[in-house]
Amino acid sequence: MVMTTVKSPRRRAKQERAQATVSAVVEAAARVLLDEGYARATTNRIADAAGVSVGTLYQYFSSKDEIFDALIHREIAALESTLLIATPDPKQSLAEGLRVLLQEIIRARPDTPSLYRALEHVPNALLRRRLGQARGRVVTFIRDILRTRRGLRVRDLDTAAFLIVAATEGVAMNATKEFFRANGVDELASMLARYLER
Amino acid sequence: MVMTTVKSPRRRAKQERAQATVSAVVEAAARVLLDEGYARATTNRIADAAGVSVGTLYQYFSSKDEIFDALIHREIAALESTLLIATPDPKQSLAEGLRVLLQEIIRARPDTPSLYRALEHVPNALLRRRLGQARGRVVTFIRDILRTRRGLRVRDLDTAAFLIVAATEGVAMNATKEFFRANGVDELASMLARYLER
DNA sequence: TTCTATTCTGAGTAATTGCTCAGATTTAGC
DNA sequence: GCTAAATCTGAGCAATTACTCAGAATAGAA
Repeated sequence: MVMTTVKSPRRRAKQERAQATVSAVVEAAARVLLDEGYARATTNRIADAAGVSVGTLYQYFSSKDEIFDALIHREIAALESTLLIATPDPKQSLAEGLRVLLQEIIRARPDTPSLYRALEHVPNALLRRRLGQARGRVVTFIRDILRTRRGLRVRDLDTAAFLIVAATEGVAMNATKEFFRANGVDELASMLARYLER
Repeated sequence: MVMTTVKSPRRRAKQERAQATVSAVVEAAARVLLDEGYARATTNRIADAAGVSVGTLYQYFSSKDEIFDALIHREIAALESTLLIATPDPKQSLAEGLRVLLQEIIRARPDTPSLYRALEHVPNALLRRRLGQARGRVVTFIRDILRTRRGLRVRDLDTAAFLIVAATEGVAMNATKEFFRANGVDELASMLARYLER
């Protein structure tokens, strides 16, 4: 149940058909996880949702954990890519920059908050550590942005970056879609900016 | 696996010995959950940690879910009790009031953040909903505190209360013990106060 | 002590689920 | 068409785990 390593002695997809299968499985894992929760996300259920047999699934993933490892990898990559694209311009205000950054994360992939929330339910501690490591990288990323700013109120940028990332995560994970549709993101961005600035 | 109701057609503990058993099981569930994670928290393991047999465990809890239901109940009661005891005095500043409130939650039960974090991993959605409902009550509690304050900057007190509760949760869940030992709580309280006031 | 109610025991059972494997089907190249 | 490699199938196995039950141990009353 709890494994120590995630190894991959499996067939590499060579044809397009196989590539499509791999993607379908990861996407099915995401859908089942979101719609029915981890408890219902059995390998048979995922294979079913992907439109393939369990046997096929196990030709590309050596274990159930590895499927979720791939999904986690996909989501982290997507988030970090959005961060890079929407990095705040030093010319605009921090409040505006953070607002746009947050809005862009939601706009690009609206399921991001729910997916990360659901991924926290994956029992394998090693996989969850990956999420923690990703959070660490986001904190560093934010800290480096803060470093480019003059006249910030906060002194300890590491603590400040951690605070705003963790706070944002808490809000994102517990907010409703309605909160995002309303001016929730603006309110959050203003809270963060007021903490950092002046 | 996924149940729709949590019923309790079980023996009621009448003797002291039995009461002690019930407490021991709930406490063991908390310990195993914290130390080894939900994946390892099997009924046999919990019974073992409680120093009783599985049979005994099932005389007081009709299902595994019910054990965690009891634990969730216990933790929510403890948190809400602390909230009532440490309600900020309108005479002191919001920043100071929030700081003391947060400090008190940690001081009274240092494992509160880790336990709530671990409880999020309980697969039963109904049980997790209880945590969500508790969060809702905390938001209401905070909103009512804000209502007693004059001259706040924020207008929508419901949104403001949700924001600071969710943000606090995010920070608490991701913070290390070291963060709490340092001035992390003070920093968080100041962030919340700066958002609310002026 | 004797009787009864309460509490405790733990090997065993039924159900679930991650995963395999022997073989069927499809594709690529000729 | 023919062959070999690649891909897919799904019934079934092995392991795990929530939960039961027949009876043993203990506490309280007489």
